[in-house]
Amino acid sequence: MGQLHDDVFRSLSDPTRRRLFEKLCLEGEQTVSALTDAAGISQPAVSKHLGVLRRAGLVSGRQAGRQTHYVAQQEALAPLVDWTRRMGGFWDKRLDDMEDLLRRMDQ
Amino acid sequence: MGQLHDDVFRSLSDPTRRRLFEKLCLEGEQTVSALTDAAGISQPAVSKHLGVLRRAGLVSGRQAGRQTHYVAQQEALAPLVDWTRRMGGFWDKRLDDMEDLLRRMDQ
DNA sequence: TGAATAGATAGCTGTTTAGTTATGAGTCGT
DNA sequence: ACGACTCATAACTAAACAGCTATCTATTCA
Repeated sequence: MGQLHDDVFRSLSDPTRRRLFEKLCLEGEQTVSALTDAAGISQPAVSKHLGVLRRAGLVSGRQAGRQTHYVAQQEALAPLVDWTRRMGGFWDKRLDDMEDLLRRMDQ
Repeated sequence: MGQLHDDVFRSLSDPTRRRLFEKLCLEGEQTVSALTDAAGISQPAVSKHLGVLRRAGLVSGRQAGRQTHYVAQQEALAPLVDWTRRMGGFWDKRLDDMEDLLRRMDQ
């Protein structure tokens, strides 16, 4: 459907980009140079990848002095989670059941 | 990490491929021509996409006479679900909370 | 002010990829 | 056996893309 799905899926299809996002998710805020050191590719390449991730809403950059600190925006994974739920009802059958249960309990 | 992640992510990054997979998930088994009619692209293009999905384990094809019936293999979404859970602790938390709740209720 | 540093942008290049048409390999109906 | 049909494969093309180097802007520090 939306451009959202497309952007998120496309952004995460590249292994390098996924590794960048993983690092941000697991280790928290990082500067571009820190990410570059770990990525094993040039700084411009990293900046470009971060641009793609940013445009998809998966990360955001806070500028501080001459460095930019990037942070993972994990909520942006929502379309992906939602989609996998709709497709493989299987997994999240367990989750859905619990949600139903919660709903019933609320009443 | 694994080639699994890579293949699944890469396969699902293409919108056309995602639509094919969606159709198979939501409507069940389909022949190539049925999928072609809905896809709006040539039959060879569809076959190629199905090949990519098949190599990633996301679909399987059963041959019957001169047609091939494709089926979605939703379990192949496992790496994706697993990954999103590891990344977005967020979702996990919700799931864990509910699991805790269930456990408490069982007692 | 001037040198150095951090990051973004521009421009280029080789490779991948999604689509096309043409054709090949099986299978069905007559 | 033969023509029609279903699907897969081959060969090609145009566009997208990930990487690079060079450079520009902005900031810090001497």
